[in-house]
Amino acid sequence: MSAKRDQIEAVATRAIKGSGLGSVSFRTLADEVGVKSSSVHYHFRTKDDLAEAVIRRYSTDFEAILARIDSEHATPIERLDAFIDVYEAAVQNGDICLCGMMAAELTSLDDAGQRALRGYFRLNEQWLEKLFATSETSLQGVTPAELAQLFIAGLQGATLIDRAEG
Amino acid sequence: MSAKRDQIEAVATRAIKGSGLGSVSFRTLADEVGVKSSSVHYHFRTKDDLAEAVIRRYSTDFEAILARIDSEHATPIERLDAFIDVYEAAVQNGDICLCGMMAAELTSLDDAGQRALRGYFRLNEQWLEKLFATSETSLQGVTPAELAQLFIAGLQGATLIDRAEG
DNA sequence: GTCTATATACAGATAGAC
DNA sequence: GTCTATCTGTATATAGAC
Repeated sequence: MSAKRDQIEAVATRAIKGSGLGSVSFRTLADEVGVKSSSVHYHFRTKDDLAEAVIRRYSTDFEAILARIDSEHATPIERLDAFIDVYEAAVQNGDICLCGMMAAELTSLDDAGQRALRGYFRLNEQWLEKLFATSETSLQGVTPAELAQLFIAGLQGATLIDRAEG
Repeated sequence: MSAKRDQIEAVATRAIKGSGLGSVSFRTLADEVGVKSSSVHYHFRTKDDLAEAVIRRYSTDFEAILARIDSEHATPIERLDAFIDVYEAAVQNGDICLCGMMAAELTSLDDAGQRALRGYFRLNEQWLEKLFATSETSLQGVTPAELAQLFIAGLQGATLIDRAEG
């Protein structure tokens, strides 16, 4: 993994968060990084490759954040608060979660990209499910898995709508 | 409002629900309707005009649906169930709510389009808020307005993620 | 209202020099 | 690894004939 490749991924991530994969081109990406579009193609053969790489990078980074939350906070309530803070920080920037954006653009991802995207959401749900399972607070008839899905859906939708409403 | 204009709006709505405004072009739209792209331009001068018209149409149709729910169902619980059914029907089709999709593509809308979009979400929230205000079931410390925002966010996020996860 | 034809811009992608 | 140059396709948009 070269430094330029990392830099391209970082710039692409930021751009996609703001306006989606569709409005990010190899040219605009290249301009921001300070190279030519053919050089971006050297690092990522196709746009599908770029999309997948960016999703995987985002997922890996997010996994590290969850691990940090686990190590820094002991109780489920504190961990949940820290989790929410991560999404709230995105809203503050006027950004959508990269994978929420990609979920809207699902049909423009190839199979590998869609698989990577599912991985991100499963990561979120499994972490939340474990958290809800160890928590004492339980709602009648709602499983931790269902609660986890409900929770991540609420956060994704909130970032989407908050930005639209200003 | 000519019949052709209506037809174009209908086809555009369906296409945008599936893959977003960005992947809908005057050409593909024209092909589906059976005319040439310049004829689509006759009815909608720019893509921004088309986007705004489609959002307004969707909002108006949704308003009619809410009125029907109010007339057909008496209790808040029944009305809420009917409301959820509308969103669930979209998921069943593999579609996202048109305005949820547009919210993701917010930065590619002009001012008029963004205003129209806010109108849709306000419509949803105000209807839900009124519903929660008349209901006896209340959660401690959560206002009807907050509950309404939470609810619509959950539904929008759920349609987004359900489609991504299959 | 719809057509053909066209202007202009930009997209993703590749070949080959350095 | 990055460049120039180019291919090919598609986008929005407009002019003017019918």
